[in-house]
Order: sequence, then C-alpha cells, then structure tokens
Amino acid sequence: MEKTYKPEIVERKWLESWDDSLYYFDAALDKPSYVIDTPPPYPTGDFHVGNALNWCYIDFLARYKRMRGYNVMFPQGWDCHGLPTEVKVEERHGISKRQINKQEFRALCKQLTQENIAQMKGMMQRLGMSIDWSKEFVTMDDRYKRFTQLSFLKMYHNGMIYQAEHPVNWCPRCETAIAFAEVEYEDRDASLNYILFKKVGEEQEVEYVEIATTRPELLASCVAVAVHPDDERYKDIAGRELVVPIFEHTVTVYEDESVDPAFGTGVVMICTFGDRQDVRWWKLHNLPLIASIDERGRMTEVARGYEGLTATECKKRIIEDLNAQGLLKKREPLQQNVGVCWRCKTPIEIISTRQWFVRVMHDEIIKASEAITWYPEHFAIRLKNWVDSMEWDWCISRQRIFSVPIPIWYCKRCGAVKVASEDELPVDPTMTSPKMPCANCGGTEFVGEQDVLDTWMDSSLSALWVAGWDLNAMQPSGKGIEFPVALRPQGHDIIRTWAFYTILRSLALTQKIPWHTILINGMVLGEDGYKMSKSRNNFISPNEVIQEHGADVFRQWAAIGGAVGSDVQFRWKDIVAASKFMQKLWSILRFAMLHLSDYQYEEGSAVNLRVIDKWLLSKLNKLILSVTDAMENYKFDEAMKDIRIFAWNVLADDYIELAKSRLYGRSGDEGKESAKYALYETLQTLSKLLAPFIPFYAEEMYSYIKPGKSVHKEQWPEVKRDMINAEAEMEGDLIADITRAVRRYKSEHGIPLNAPLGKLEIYVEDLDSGDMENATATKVELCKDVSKIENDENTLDVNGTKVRIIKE
RNA sequence: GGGCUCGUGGUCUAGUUGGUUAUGACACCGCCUUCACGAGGCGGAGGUCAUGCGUUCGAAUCGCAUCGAGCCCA
Repeated sequence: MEKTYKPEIVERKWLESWDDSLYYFDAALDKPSYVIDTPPPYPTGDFHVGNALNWCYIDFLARYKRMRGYNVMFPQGWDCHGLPTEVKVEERHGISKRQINKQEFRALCKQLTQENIAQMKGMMQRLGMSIDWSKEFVTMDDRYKRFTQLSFLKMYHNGMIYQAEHPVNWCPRCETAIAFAEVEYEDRDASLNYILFKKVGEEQEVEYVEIATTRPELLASCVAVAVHPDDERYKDIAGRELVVPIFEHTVTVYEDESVDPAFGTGVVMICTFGDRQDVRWWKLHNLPLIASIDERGRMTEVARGYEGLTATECKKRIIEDLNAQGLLKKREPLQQNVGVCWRCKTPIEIISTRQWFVRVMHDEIIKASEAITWYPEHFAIRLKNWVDSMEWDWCISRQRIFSVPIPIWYCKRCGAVKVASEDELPVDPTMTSPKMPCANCGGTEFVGEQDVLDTWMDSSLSALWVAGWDLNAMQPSGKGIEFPVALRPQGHDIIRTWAFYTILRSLALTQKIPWHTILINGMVLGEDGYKMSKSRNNFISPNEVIQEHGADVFRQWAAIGGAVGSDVQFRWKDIVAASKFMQKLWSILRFAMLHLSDYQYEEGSAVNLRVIDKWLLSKLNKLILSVTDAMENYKFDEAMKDIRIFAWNVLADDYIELAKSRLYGRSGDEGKESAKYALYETLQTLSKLLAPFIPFYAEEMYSYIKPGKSVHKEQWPEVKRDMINAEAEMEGDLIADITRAVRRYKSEHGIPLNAPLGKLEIYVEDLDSGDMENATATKVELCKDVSKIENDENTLDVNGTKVRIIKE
C-alpha cells in the first residue's frame, strides 16, 4: 500500500469498475420504495457548486436509504426548454430566431441542450452520484412533451386552465409574457417629475394640481388620478375632473386609501399600466384601458405625436415638451426599485393581452403545504407568504419558440377553441391540423396557437413523471411505487416557483400532495461570505476541487459545511481539512492491514476482550446510534463530524496508540487476537458508515477488509446493544486520560515522549493497565492508600484519580 | 419596503426542552523526524457568547428593543 492516499487513482478505478445497475430501482423487489423527485436542472452546461451541494445531500440520502433496505429511485431529469437556450443559440450561430423557421431553430436548441446535458452528466458521475440513469428524463423528448400536453388537456377540461385578456408582466426585449416568479427587482436611478394637471371648469382663472410621477411617458395612458380620502389638501378636487397635459383628455379624481400622502405631492396618476398597484386601482374603480406601450416596448398610436418611439425616448421628449409648455414644475432624483426580466434585466412593462392562465387555489395549496413535512421547518412560511401575496393567476403562455406548444387550434370560420385530442399528442398545432372538424360550426380550417408553455409547466410535473403517474387511470403505472413520493430536495430560491407549481399541479391532477417531505438546501457563498457571482469574482467550480483533491473531499465538504438549509460558505481550508482526513483514514487502514491482512474474522469470536477493546467497541456502537439518528434527521454535518471525531480521536489517537504493542506482539500473543477482532470490527463498520459520504474511499477500504465485496451492497450497520458498556468506557476513558496526562507531564518536563519513567503509581482499586504501560513506556503500580501521597508537581489529578510519577 | 435566517476566541463553527471549568476546526506558540500517518504526533495560549433592558435562584440558550450581516423577494 502506498504511503499517501491517491484519490485520483482510487476514484478513477472505482468509476470504471462500478456498474450503473448497482443503483437501479428494481420494480420486482419486494422492498419499501423511496422515490426521490430529483431536480431537473436547466442544462446550461455548468454544474455549479450550488448544484453539487444539493446533489451531495440527495446522494447521501439515496445511498443511506439503499443500505437501510429501501428500494431507492434516484432519477435524473433535464428541464430543457426556455429562453436562455434560445439566446445562446442566437449568439452561437449569429442568427435571430426570426430569420429561420421554428423547426430549424428548435433543432439547434435541442442540439445545444444535448451537448450541455452530456457535460453536466459527466460532472454528476464524477462526483459519484448514485443516480439511476435508466430513469433519466428529458423534458424536450416526445414522451415528456406528450405528458405535459396531456396534463394541459386534463386541466383545461376540469376548468383549471383558461384563456383571458388580463394585464401580465411583459418583457419588451424578449417579447413575451412572464410570470411574477420571473420578475426580479433592481435599484435604478430615476427622476420624480412634478407635472401640472389643469382643473376642469376653471373659466376665469386657470388652476393646476401638481402630480409627481416617475413615468411621464405613460401620460397618454392616464385613466384617473387619486388622492387619500383624509388628505385635507385635496378635499376640493376629489370627484372632480382634471385635464391630462399634452394629451388633453380628462380624468376623474378618486379617493383611495392606498395612496401614500407622503409620496411626491400626495396626488398619484393611475395609468394602464405603470405597476401592479395601477392594476389593482384599475380593477377596483372599473377604469378604462388605454394601452400606450406595445409588445415591443414602443409607443402606440394612442400616444399621439410620440408614436413609434421607445418608452425611454418618449419619456425624454415628453419632459422637454412639458417643460416648453411650463407644465413641468420640477424634477428630483429618486432611487427606484424597478421590475426587470430575470433573464435579460430589461425593465418589464405591464401589458394587457390575451393569455392562458392556470387557476391558483390559494387555500388548497396552503393546506397541502401544511400536510408536507418541511425540513428545515421554517421554509414552509416562505411558501405561505408567497401564496398569500399572489394577486393574479399563473400566466402559462409564452411568446417563445423552444418550449412545449399549447395543444390548441382556433376555428377559422367561427373562432371557437379546438382542443387537441389525446391521441394526437404530442402535437405542434402550428404544423398540423386537428383530425376532427370544429364542434361549433363544422369548419375544417384552423389556425394553430402560436404560444408555447412556460417551462415550469414541464418541470412542475417531475414528481408525477418519476412516479410514472397515469393521468387517466389516476395511479402510478409502475410497480412498487407509491404516490405521493418520498422526497423533494431543492433550493430555497425556487420555493415560490418549483415547489409551489409542483404542489399546485399535483393537487389539480391527482388531488394529492406530490411528496411527503421537502428538503430545502441553502445556497453556496464564496470565500468572502457573499453569494458567488461573476462580478465579485468569488466563483469556485466543483471541478477545481475534484481535480486537486477528489470527489470524496468535495462530498465531505458538502456534508460538513453546515446544517442542511443554511447557506454554506465555501472555504479552501475546509477542503484541505477534508483532504487531511482522507489521508488519516488511509493511514489507519495501512496500519490495520499490517495486522489484519490474513485475519479470519468471525463475528463474536473474540471472547477475551481487553478493557480498551471493549471501550472501543462500546464507542463504535454509540457512533452507529448517533450517525443513524443524524441521517434520519438529515443532519449530515453532525453525522460526518461524529465519524471524524471517532476515527481520528478515538480510533487513531487513543485506541491504536494503546493497542499497538499488543498488535505488534511485543509481549507475546496475549491480547493480540482481541485487538485484531476489535480493529476489524471497527473498520468494517466504519467503512459502512462512510459509504454514503465518501463512496470511493469507503469502497477502497472495504475491498481490503472484504476482498471482492462492495460496501455499497451491504446493509447499514445494526447497533449491538450488548456491546455498549458504560463500565468499560469509564475505565477506558481513565486509561486514555492518564496516558494523555503522562504525555503532558513529559512534554512539560522536556522528557522525550518515548522515554521511560521510573514508574507510575495509580491510586485506584482496579485497572487494566497493560496498554497504558506500553503507551507510556512506563511500569504501572496500583496503590491503595491515597492519604500518604504528597501533592507536589509529580502528582497528577486525572478526573479525581491520583497518579504519582516516580522519575527514577 | 417585506419575509426568512443569523450575530459565540484572529477566522469559521457546536452548543434548538435555560443549570457544573462554553465544542471543534483553521490560524498562532512550544516540543517531537516514535517502526499507520510531518498535509503528521504531543502539548499550550486565546472567547463570557453583537449591544441594552427584562423574565428567573440561575441565560449564549426565553422575551422586548437597538445595531449589524446574509439570503430570498415586493
């Protein structure tokens, strides 16, 4: 055996020899199932450190549950559709999606996605993920697309999906509707403009009302003005009419509690639509809709004289014109939070268009969320807060290309909606026509729906997909699978999206919650304590760690970095510490194999265990208890820490030091067998406890102890309760503590640690001191009469036990 | 502006049912090339737990307030 542990060699060896089938979910097995609703990542090609953390958690559980006798399904999917890939493809081929036809464009997207999947898959495999690749799913494949479209049909037919004209968040650059979940907020510098609105009916003397707004370009869309009902300053204008400058149409002044009298002048103009509050007012007061900005972010014909300008250009021109007319009182700078498209950071507009929506059943979702076990518990409140704050239904139509088409046509003659039938799926309604004529008018000419589905419509089905849910039979199609499934692991950043949408769709399609437990992981922060980002230059890729220290080290960091759910900081020194532990484990194994290479282990064979052997085995069985308990509660950090402390402090520092000379047989064969037994028993258990965390090393270790066997096919260790021995632990602790105290004495007195002392007088009834004599290289004499000893510097007190050191 | 989490030696951290000398790691200091390991071993110094008030016989651990940090978001 090499002196240094070489992860690159060991890990490569096992990667090559392990067979994928080791991790297959076997429907024929008569075992309880443990199905994981693994996140299908977006195939960007980059499996980043945050992904890797999450996947480590999943793999710890998958491996642990397998060893606990569960039939584990750890599938892997890919959430392919969406704008980022479209943008990448345009960049890569130097084209615009409008230059080539949809089919060609989709093919290019598919190709890029496949390449990215291959890259990310490689990283998952390199990290030792025990994924069942026979269950891989890809949302852009026909089978999955069919499933998505079928789910659309089911929800359309049961009234959960409808089409309506409604204001939606709109990205003028991407030219598509987006959901709230896709809107981000950024601080921007804006100006607050104080504009004069003329009061109507002031014949003699013209009077004005001053209104502050950040969006003068929306003046054409101004449909009302509002003041707070208690605002004494504006009592006289409530209910009256004002003239909108430049566009000269009149609007009514409403009183509304939501107006903030402290902001600007306390008078607000209501436009269709400047922000979400405008939509609320528009609905509440039944106001007309005047759209002045179109889908490309340009002014419509409503904005007479500014038509065709972009909103930004228009704003500039209107400010100039207001100024020229003396209607601009003043401008002041303002820090503003604007909603931007999560993808391209373009400020969003709120535009009313005809879109498809999914009904949000607030109460049912909250009830379902309460029926799910959240870990950590406190994240449940995030979902609740989100549901409570949702004002509009979920807009699921997108004006994009690389996504699942909405399986709908419109009759050319009467305009009626024609829904695809189940046997037509998957279908692209822009490419094919329905088989049956229009049910309304008998027409046979149709126009296909151009819009496609929000990608969350795909990924929110993942739980149903992995369970093999049959949307017609209303049950899982596969054998041995329960629904709800066992576990949903995911990050807290997508609670409002993926978790929310999955619960919603599961309720709508199955009337059940999707999973029993949701396990939320934190984000990975950079070494500087901030979120990793390109601009901060604090990025780490898992690959860097693996190249230098191996996958096991990365996995150890993931386990020990922090409690599940809390954000963990990446630190190289933790990586180094993990790497040192690998070397320690390797040294332990090397030492053990010096003595165990031809040892024939037989359980329970050693009857004459020495105190220190019993002490070790007692602590080992307690370790099984604590690690098992930690695993059951997703406390991977505690499990890994307990294992480290045991292996390093208990086994290596204390036990091996104490039992060493017996193993070397320095004083004959006495106690040799029992030491071998204890050591073997410990190593075999240790490799099993390590298997979920560091599968490569655990397998290597096991291959020495049990040649030809895989630790990953073994059962999780059972606690041997009769081995837990309080008496042996107390005596063993005393032996270890006295040994430590003697070492300290030698260190303080400048005596080499391996130099013998005269003798040790230990004032105790009884003690198995043989191992201590060897470890301290000093004779031990047990003494009874404590009263006679002098309390000088040569008398040590070890937990109440007096130890006298006789130098010569 | 809201929500969530958190604030323990130089750095990171354990300490979620309040009760003896507050855990460990890294860094630091001293000693040791001892036959598993020098990316090692042995030993040592260093904190009163953000701040304030309160509950209690007793608080890092409970409550309130203030300050600060991070994350997610409006």
